[in-house]
Amino acid sequence: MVEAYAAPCGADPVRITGALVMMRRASLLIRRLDSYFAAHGLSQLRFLVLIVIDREPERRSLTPNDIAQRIDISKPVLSRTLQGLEQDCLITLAASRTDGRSKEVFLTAEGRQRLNDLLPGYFGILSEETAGPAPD
Amino acid sequence: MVEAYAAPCGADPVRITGALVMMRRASLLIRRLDSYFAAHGLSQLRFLVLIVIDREPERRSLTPNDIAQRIDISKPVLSRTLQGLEQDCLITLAASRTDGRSKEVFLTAEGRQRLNDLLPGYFGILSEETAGPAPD
DNA sequence: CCATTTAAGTTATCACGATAACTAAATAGC
DNA sequence: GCTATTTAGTTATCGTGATAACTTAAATGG
Repeated sequence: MVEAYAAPCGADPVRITGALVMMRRASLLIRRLDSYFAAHGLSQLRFLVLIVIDREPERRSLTPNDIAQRIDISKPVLSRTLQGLEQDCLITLAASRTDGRSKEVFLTAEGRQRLNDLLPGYFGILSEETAGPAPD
Repeated sequence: MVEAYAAPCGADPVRITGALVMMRRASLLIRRLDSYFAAHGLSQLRFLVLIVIDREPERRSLTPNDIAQRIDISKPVLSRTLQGLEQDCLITLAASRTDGRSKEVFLTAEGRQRLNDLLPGYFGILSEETAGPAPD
């Protein structure tokens, strides 16, 4: 089907198909991850926030701005997500002592626990994905 | 960074990284496509709806149910999308003559035009993606 | 040192995905 | 042939992404 469309546009059907297949695989993988996280009271985004704080080598906290840059997400979305995580007691927010505009985000013990609980399943899903045959 | 997390979980870091890279590439590609379509008054979803009707070999119309199955999307999302496309005069909706519950969705001349206008750029973006080096 | 500009976060609003609950029509089964 | 169930589509609600506009604090610069 791609050929009939791509050829008149001067595009390479092989490349097009490759890109489409990749998007399809990624989309299916994302669905699986979403449903995995949803079953455990998180989401991909919330999970990423936790992991990014946890893996920080030198510090035990990050600013919202740091987090947004590391996971490449807009600040408003992060702001909303942090509010949810705080309500669920997975993080704590404190005012920055060096910058009156900023905050510091810490993992709670429960947050770290939840993260560690979900990591094996997360990696399992990622491994299966790359293991399986490429779907059409 | 993956190693430190994956090893204790008994996961293969290479596979994990492969899956993460694929998701990253797909995510960037989707962003480019979104911004391309947004600049032309469409969206990926709206574009897919148009293409699926246009490429139908035997018929000039499809039912919403057909469309939802072909592009693997939920019916409510499609319903909302079709309303928008109809408002923008890119499709027309008619009651089905064989099934009182169903509808037929037709492309308008403007819809077909818009589709053909956007196809080259769409394929161009997909080609570039597969052409470029794999980003980290 | 005060005014302007830049930066961090939040709120408001919108697009797009999902599921649940609903209406109405078609089909099954007795 | 009338009830049951199934199916098509819509509405309502929610989660998650974006941008624009706003508030407040920091940095710049005359």
